[in-house]
Amino acid sequence: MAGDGTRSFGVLTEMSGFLLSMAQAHVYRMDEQLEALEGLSTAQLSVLTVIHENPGIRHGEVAEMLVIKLAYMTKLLKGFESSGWVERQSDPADRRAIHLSLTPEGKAVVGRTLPRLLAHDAERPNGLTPREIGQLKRLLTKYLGLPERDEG
Amino acid sequence: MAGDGTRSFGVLTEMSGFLLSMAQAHVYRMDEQLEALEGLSTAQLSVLTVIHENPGIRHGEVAEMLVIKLAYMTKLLKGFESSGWVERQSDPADRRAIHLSLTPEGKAVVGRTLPRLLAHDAERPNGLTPREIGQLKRLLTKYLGLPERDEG
DNA sequence: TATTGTTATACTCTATAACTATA
DNA sequence: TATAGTTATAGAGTATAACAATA
Repeated sequence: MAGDGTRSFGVLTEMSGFLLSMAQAHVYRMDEQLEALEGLSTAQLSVLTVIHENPGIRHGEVAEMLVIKLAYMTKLLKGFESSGWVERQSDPADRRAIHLSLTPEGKAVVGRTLPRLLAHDAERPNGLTPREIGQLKRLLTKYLGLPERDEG
Repeated sequence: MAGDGTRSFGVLTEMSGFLLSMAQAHVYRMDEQLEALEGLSTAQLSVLTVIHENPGIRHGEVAEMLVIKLAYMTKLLKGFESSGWVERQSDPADRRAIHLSLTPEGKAVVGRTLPRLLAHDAERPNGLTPREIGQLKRLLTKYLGLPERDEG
């Protein structure tokens, strides 16, 4: 922060939105150096993971789950297809829809990189104790309306 | 989410980084409709607030505090200058440095819009109780290594 | 008419690097 | 040599809208 050490955020730090944005920036900054993902970004790996977890999921469903714009999903999926990681299958009952699944190569990529990201996430430096990290994850899960996972 | 209602994020939800990213996306989505900021984005208002709170702060210090790239800060500040909200003053002791402060108009804009953003932030829908929001803010503050504010 | 997905454009912000002017 | 800030370019991702195919 430099200067005289008295720099202040004022009331910004009273807003959950500001704090979440700053925390995300912190995560982004830590993750950008991560070379264990074979060139994948965390966002890309999230998409592959969701397809892996939900074989046959539709294009638009993935976009909605991950809050990614449909128009941008199209671009991402094109890349995954040309990498040979994702297959599309059009629905015979509704031929507008496209169902997605991972190829064996796609599954292998997720199998290699996702555990590395998990480990990295658990070790990413922050000011919290392991117990507090657990609290934070529980609160964020509820914040987002996601189903709770019963931790060990 | 549509489909059969059994869509899963798999282990993604075990990662604080993923949850923070999703929460930030949620905030962004809620805030983009906010018309009370007179055309300002929340990021822009954050910059103005930090200058307001720390008159004379240097260009690069603002960028570091808010985790904004220096190159992009230059562009933002140009816009603020041409809006007549921010003034630059070069440091006579170190003529590379630029000190920033708000004009009366800049202060007026912050005075009008910041309270509206505060109110909006407190009302942004989420799955937490007010007490849990307080916990979340406290954990994020500590996560980021920011000084604690003693809440009422 | 509404919905699924595609394409294209403008815009925001990061990553990077070359550059000026100081120190 | 290093630091503060500027400028430029490439890329990720959003906002928006027009479009094709299908329902």
